[in-house]
Amino acid sequence: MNQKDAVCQQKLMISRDALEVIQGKWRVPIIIALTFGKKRFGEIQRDIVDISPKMLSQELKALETNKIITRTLYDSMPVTVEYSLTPLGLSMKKMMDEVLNWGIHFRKEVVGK
Amino acid sequence: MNQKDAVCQQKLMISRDALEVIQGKWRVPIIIALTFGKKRFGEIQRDIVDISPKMLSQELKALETNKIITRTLYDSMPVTVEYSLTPLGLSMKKMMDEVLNWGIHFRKEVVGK
DNA sequence: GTAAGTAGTTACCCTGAGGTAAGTAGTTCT
DNA sequence: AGAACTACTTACCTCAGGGTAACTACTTAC
Repeated sequence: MNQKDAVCQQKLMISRDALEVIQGKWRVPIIIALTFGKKRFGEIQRDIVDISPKMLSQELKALETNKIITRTLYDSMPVTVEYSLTPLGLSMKKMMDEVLNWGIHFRKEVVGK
Repeated sequence: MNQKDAVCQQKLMISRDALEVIQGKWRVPIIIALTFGKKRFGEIQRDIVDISPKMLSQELKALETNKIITRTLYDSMPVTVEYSLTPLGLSMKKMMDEVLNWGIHFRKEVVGK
């Protein structure tokens, strides 16, 4: 009983840490887009059609400070910037896969019926 | 290339559906609390120490309308209400486990260092 | 009678997440 | 010269997510 409560408390605390990083409307989509490989600003914007440049820029910065993604600037002629997942970002793959798996299941159950 | 983009688009759409259900500060914690078995209103409130009765009530309603949890009223003398996960709610377990797994990993990497 | 436990509801406020629109700066294409 | 591409930034506004506090209603225990 007491043991059970302690485990529950611990899980709740851990979930908070994780949620802080993936909260908001855009972070999960951005991370999913980058699981397909490194992408440029404009490419991500084209993938996530209804994100504004402001939000994309803002959320990319947040993900960078959380060490989820890396920003690499190339001094090519029209300056290009590439974003890619760090090892920590790549470690989110299983979590993202399960979110997607459940999303499919949810759709079948609720939207499907 | 085109194929890859199509898969990406599909995943982005699915993630939106899933995120809608688990968005916000409180839904994931509530669901995690209920993975330990059915609980009463007051029990959840004691688990999640800083949730207000207003938010708990509001989020429980939202989760109920999304068919994630069930509300059962018992006509016992001090009226008790029990909340428990539906089969759809239980189907979120793997996803929640992966969120927690990643949370532990994240803590080791970022907080730990 | 009053405190304490059951499970909420209601009213009010406030911050911040997110939306919209326009501007910046540099290069290349035509 | 002007459009179009790169990648943003800045200013402004709005709405809803969430916080706080008080109140409801019913029962049991002291």
